Amino acid sequence: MTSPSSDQTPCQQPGTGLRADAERNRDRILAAARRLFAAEGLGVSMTSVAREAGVGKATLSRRFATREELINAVFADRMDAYAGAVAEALADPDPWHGFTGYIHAVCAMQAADRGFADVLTMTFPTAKALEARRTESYNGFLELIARAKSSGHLREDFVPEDLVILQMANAGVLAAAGEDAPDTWRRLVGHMLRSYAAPGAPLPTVPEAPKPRALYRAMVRLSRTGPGTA
Amino acid sequence: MTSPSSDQTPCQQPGTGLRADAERNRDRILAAARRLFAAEGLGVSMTSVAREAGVGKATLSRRFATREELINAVFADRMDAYAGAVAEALADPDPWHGFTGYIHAVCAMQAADRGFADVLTMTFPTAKALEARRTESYNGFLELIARAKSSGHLREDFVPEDLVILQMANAGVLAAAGEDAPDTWRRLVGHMLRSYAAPGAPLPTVPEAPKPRALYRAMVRLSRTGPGTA
DNA sequence: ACCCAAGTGGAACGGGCGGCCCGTTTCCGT
DNA sequence: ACGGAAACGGGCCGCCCGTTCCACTTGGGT
Repeated sequence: MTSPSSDQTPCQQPGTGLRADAERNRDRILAAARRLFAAEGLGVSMTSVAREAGVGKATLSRRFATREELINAVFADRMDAYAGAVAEALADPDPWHGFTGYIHAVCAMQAADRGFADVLTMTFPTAKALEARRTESYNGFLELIARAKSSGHLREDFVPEDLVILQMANAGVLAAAGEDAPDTWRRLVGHMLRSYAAPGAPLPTVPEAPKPRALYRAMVRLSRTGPGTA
Repeated sequence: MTSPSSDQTPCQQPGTGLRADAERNRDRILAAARRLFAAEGLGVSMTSVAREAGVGKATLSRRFATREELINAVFADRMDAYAGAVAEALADPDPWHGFTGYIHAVCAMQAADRGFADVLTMTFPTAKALEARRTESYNGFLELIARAKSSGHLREDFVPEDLVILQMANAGVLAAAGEDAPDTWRRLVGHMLRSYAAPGAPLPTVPEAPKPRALYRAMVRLSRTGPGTA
């Protein structure tokens, strides 16, 4: 503050203002959390995140006071991709193809990251960055709906809330099927798209359901680990 | 043992062999567990079940050594209703109406009891009573599918696993929407039935989605309580 | 080279949960 | 009425979680 020769903050890294080693630890925490959230959902213990990152619990608490802060930081970039997907869909010259592609892309993102699947079924009023992206996506999605309806391929009774419902349903399927039947979500989405489509709309065939054996294994695993866990 | 005048066990209650007061406590435990499971899912702590029942933790452990045993006992009668629903559907002279009615009934049972919603997405190999009912239902459901396909109203690409997937999806919607938007599941089921239906099959209109406000409240609540909890 | 503040990890604490033991109460056959 | 066995419930233990405190380390300006 007494060195006007350079008005930069002591640490040149833009935005953070952390010391170099602290910044490194922050990154390790984020990487660890990204891994654990993706694999096991948002319910993982803070302790395990710290252990995975190779830092003490205190360090984790100092950087991210609450679980919500950590979630906010971890999923910032994923929300970018989320918001980007709707822009890409709007660029599609075929409104119906753009619509179905968007739905599929969003659900695929959920499938690729269990934590993100949970994030999409929640809203964090205090997490400005996340929520801004969500609203951005929502507005784009409204436009996508309008165009798809104009093309005559999307049914008139489709409402924006249907996407939220699909995301909730998809989260349920992903949580239940887990690693044992990882493609189950495709069948759900295929069914839903078929229901969204107006008569005559072009539709890819609904993907096949997983083998009963795989589903059975998933159900047995669930009964061992309990509901709400990976 | 030295009184051959009556070869009954000391306790006349058929099947249990428990002392009268023990039997009473057992019933109180089952009632408490039924209440808690229904309201909050299968994840509730054993301690809270004991508290709700007004008995000590030890008593609960003595009657039901594991959570699975308790679940097995609590949902025995619900599984009766579950198996009964398919019989009722098979009795319907209109195969397609029986099919849609069955799907709807099963999902309604999930909606009425969060614990049961979880039970249907799991399988407990050691819980004979439950699993027997499940197989019973499954066989009836196969017949229901066959008839509905013959009637030409159910699409040929429907497979039995689709019901399992629907139950998983429905569990996800119920867990996410909770008390804030308790009818959300109806819209999901409406959509799925529309996708199952062959062209020309009679379908009730898909129920309306809940108001955005209600869904929003549900999503906020989720972010506070965390995923996998009521 | 020095030195202070920023940063760290471990330890201690409070809370909840499940499992187990053990002194006491209650039922039920005689 | 009585005595023994069955059943009870509270208390204790170990475990994991998240939070806070504190003595030590380390970075980076001067």
